[in-house]
Amino acid sequence: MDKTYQPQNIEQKHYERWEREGRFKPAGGEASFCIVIPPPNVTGTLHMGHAFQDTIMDTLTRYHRLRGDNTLWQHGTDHAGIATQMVVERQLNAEGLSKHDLGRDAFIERVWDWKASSGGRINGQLRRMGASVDWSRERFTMDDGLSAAVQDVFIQLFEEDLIYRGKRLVNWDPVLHTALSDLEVLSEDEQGSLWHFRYPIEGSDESVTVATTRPETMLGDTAVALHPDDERYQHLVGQHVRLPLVDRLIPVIADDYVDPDFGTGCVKITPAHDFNDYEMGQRHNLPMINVFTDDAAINDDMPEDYRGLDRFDARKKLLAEFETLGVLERTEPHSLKVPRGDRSGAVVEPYLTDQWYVKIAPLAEPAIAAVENGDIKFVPENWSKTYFDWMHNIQDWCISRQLWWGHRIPAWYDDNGNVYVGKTEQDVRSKHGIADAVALRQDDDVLDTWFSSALWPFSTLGWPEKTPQMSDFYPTSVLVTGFDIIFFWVARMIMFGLKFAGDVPFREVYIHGLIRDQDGQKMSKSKGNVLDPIDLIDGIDLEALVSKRTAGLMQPHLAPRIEKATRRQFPDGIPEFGTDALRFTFASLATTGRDIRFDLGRIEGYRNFCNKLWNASRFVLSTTEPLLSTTSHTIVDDSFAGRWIRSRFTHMTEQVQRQLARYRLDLAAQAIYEFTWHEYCDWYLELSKATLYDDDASSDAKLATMHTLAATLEGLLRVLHPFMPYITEEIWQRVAPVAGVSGTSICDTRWPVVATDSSVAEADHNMAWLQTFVLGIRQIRGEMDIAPGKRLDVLLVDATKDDRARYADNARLIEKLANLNSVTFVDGSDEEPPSATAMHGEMKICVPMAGLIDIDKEIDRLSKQLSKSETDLARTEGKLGNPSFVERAPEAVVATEKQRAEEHRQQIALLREQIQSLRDIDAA
RNA sequence: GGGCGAUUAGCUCAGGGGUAGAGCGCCACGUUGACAUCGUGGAGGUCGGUGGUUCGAAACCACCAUCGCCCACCA
Repeated sequence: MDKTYQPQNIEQKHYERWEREGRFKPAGGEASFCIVIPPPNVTGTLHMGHAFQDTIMDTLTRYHRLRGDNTLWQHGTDHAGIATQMVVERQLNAEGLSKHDLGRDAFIERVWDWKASSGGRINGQLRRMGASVDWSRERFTMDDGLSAAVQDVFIQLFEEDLIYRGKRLVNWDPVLHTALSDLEVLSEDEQGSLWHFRYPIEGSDESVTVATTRPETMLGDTAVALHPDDERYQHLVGQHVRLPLVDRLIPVIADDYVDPDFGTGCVKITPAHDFNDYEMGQRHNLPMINVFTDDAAINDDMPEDYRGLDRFDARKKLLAEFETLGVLERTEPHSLKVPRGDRSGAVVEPYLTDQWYVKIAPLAEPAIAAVENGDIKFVPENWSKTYFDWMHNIQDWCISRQLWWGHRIPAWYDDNGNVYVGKTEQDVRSKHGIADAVALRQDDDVLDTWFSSALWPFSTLGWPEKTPQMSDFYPTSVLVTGFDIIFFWVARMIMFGLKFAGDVPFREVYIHGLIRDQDGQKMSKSKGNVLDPIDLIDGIDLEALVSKRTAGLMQPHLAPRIEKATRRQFPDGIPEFGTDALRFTFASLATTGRDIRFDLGRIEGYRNFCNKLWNASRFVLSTTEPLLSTTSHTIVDDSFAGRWIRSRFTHMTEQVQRQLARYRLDLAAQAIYEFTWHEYCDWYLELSKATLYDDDASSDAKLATMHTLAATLEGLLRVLHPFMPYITEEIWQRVAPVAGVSGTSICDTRWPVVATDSSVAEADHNMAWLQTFVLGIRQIRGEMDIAPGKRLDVLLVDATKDDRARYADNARLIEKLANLNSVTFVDGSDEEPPSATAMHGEMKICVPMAGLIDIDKEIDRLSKQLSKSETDLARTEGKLGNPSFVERAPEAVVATEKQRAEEHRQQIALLREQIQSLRDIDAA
C-alpha cells in the first residue's frame, strides 16, 4: 500500500467493477427498500446540491443493501421542459436562428440531439460520486413508457372532470411566451412608484384620484372602486368616470376589497391585467379589456400611438402625456412586489389566455389526510406544517405550457372548437365517432414538467402495468429532497400517487438543507462562488478554476470581481480530496438546519481521516500477516483490550444504526469518526503494539491481538462502507483474508451483528483506569516539557490493592503507552523524592524531578488543579447543602453528587499535601 | 400580515433538565518501528437578552432582539 492515501488510484476501478458485476440491482431478501432519485435535468451537470443529496441517498441505499434488504435506487432523468428548451434556443440564437426558423418538429429533433450529446454527462458524474443506482432501470420522463403514463393520467383526470380547460387570467411570461404556474413566479421587493391619477367624474366638475403602480394598465380600466363604507366618496358610487386618453366611460363601484387607508382609497380596476381586479370584475360583471400582446407590448385595440410599444415604454409615454394633461396628480416612491418568471427573470404579466388546469381540491384532500394520519412522515417533522399550509390553500394547477419540448397535451379540436381527449388522433376519432373527413388539430401546448414528475415514483416502476417492481417497491421507502420543492414536487407526488397508484408514493420524506458557500451565500454562477463537486474530488488548479468561474457569464462585467475573489480564496487552487472525503463531508453536514455552509476546512479534515484509516490499515496489514498461515480463525481474544475495543465497536455500530434510522447522517458519521480515530487508532492500535512487540508475550496472545485488530478493522470497513464506498472496498480487499472473511467485494458482506459481550463493563473499567494512568503521565510530560522520547521512572504512592492488581495485569501496556522505564511501589510512610504528581484516585503517580522538573512550575500546575477541584467541590457541596435538592432530586443523582464530593475532597487533600511538601522542599 | 428556522469556543457546527462538546484554527513540545494528511499536552465559552417553570435551565415555556427563509391580493 502507498504510504499516503491516493484517492485517484482506487476510485474508478471499483465503481467500474461494481457496475460490471451488477451489484446495484435489487438482490436482497424479504424486506425491500427503495428510493427514487429526484430526477436531475437530463442535460444538466452535477452541482453541490446533487452531490449532497446523492450522498445521502447512496449512503442509505448501501446501508440497506448491507442489511440484506431487497434494495433499489431507481434512477432517471427529467426532460426539464423550459430549462432544456431555453438552452437549445440559446444555441440556435448563437447561430442566428430562432426556433421558428426550424419549425416545431425540427426543433424537437434538435433537442433530442442535444440530449443525446450531453445527456450522459450527469450520469458520468453520478458514477464519480459512487452512486449505486440501478443503471439497468434508468428512465427518462419522455420515454415511451413514462409518456404513456402521463397520457393515461391526463385522460383519466379529464374524464373525471378533474382537468378542465378555460380562459382565465394566468401568469404570462412575455419573454418565454408561456403560461406559468403560481409556483414558478417569484415576487421580489423592488423600488417603484405610486402614481396618482385624477380621473374626471362625468357630468360634474369633480374628479376622483386613483393610485397605481402600473400606469400603462389604465388603458384597460373598466371601473374605479372604493370601499362601501368610505364616507368621502359615497356620493360617487354609481357615477361614471371618463377615462383620460381612451375616452371611455367606466363606472365607480363599491367593493370590500378596497382598503380605504391605502393610497387615495380609490382603485382603478383592470380585470384583464390584475388578479384582484379580475375577481372584482367577476363580482361586478365588468368587461375585461386586454391591453397587451403576447410580448407584453400594447395591442392593436389600444389608441393608435401606443400600439406596438413595449409596456415600459408605453408607461413612460403615458406618464408624460398625463403630466401634460394635468391628470398626473403626484408621484411617490413606493416599494412593491414585482412578479418575475423563475426561469426568464422577466416581469410576469397577468394575462387572459386559454389554459388547462387540474382541479386540485379533490386530490389535495386525501393527500392532506395521508400526512395527518401518519401514512407519510416528514423528517424533520416541522416540514409537515409547511406542507399543510400550502395544501390547505392550494389553487388549481395550470398545467399547460406554450412550449415545444415536453409531453404534448393529448387533446384535439375540431373547427367548431370542440375538444376531444384521447391517446391519439385515431383513438379520439374512434372514441367519438369523428369521420376522417372532419379536420382535427392537436393542442399545441405541452404539459408542465412537474406533471410528469408527479408520477415519478410509480411511472418509473412500470405503472400502469402491474409490474413486479410496483408490487415489490411501491410505496417507496423514503424520498430525499430539499425543502425548495415540497410544493412543486413532493405534494404533487403524494396527490397523484394516492390517486393513481392507490397508495402513498413514499413512507417518509427526508428534507435536507440547501448547500451554500462558506459565507452562507447561495451558490450561483453570477456570484462566481460555485464549487463543482468533481473539482473537489479531482482538484483543480487556480487558473482553471478562475477561467471556469468567469466563462459564459450572463453579466461579463462581473468577471474581474469573481476572479479576484477566487484568487483570494483559493490561492493554490483546490487540492484533490477524493470522493470518499467529499461524501463523508456531506454526511457530516447533513444536520437538521435549513442552510448548510460548505466549509473547505472540513473536507480537508475528512481527507485526513481517510489517510488515517489508510495508514491504520497499513499497520494492521503489516503486523497481522501471520494470521494468513493460521488454520483457525476462531481465535478468542479474551484480553481486556480486545474486549474493550469490541465493546466500543458494538457501541459505535449501534449508534450508526440508530442515527441512520432517523436520518442523522451527521451523528452517524461522527460516531464512526470518533471510534476510528480516538478509540481504534489512538488507543487500541497502541495497546496492540505492546503485545505484538513484546518478546515475552505468548504467540496465542499475539495471534489473538492480531485477530482483533483485523476483525475490528474489517467490521469498521463495513460500517463505513455506505459513507465511503471506495476506500473501504480498497482496504477490505486486503484485510478480509487476514480477518478470515471470504467474498469478492465488501458489497457482498452484511452489516455487523451487534452482540453484547457480558464482560464489557469490567473491560471498560479496566480501560478507564489505564487511561487515567497514562493520561496523568502524559499531562506531566506535556506541561512540564519533558520530551516524549524520555523514558521515565515512576513511583506509585499509596496504591490500593486494586491499583496494584490492575497495574500488574497491564504493566506492559502502561509502560509502552506512557513510555516508562521503571515503576516502583512506595508506601506512604516511605520518604518520597520531590516529584511531579498525577492523582489517580487514592494513588499518587509520581515522576521524580531529579533535574527534569522545576519545583515552582509543578507547584503552579498543582495549584491550578487544586483551585479547579475546590470550585467543583464548592458547587457540589452547595447542591448537597440545599435540603430541597436532597429531598426532591432522584436518589441516583444525589448519590452521584455525594460520590463526586467525596472524590473532590480526596483530590483536594492529596493536592494540598503534595503542594505543601514541594514548598517544604523549595524552602529547604 | 402570517408561518418557520437560526443565535453555543476565533471559524464551521453538534448536543441537550444533573459540572459545556467536536472538527478546523491557535500556543508549546515532538522525525517514539501506520500516519507530520501525524502524535502529545495546553489555551479558549457567564450556550443572544429578559422573565417564568423546576431542588436544578445552556436545554422546557413566554416575551424581546438580531439574522435568514417561506407563504400572502393592499392597488
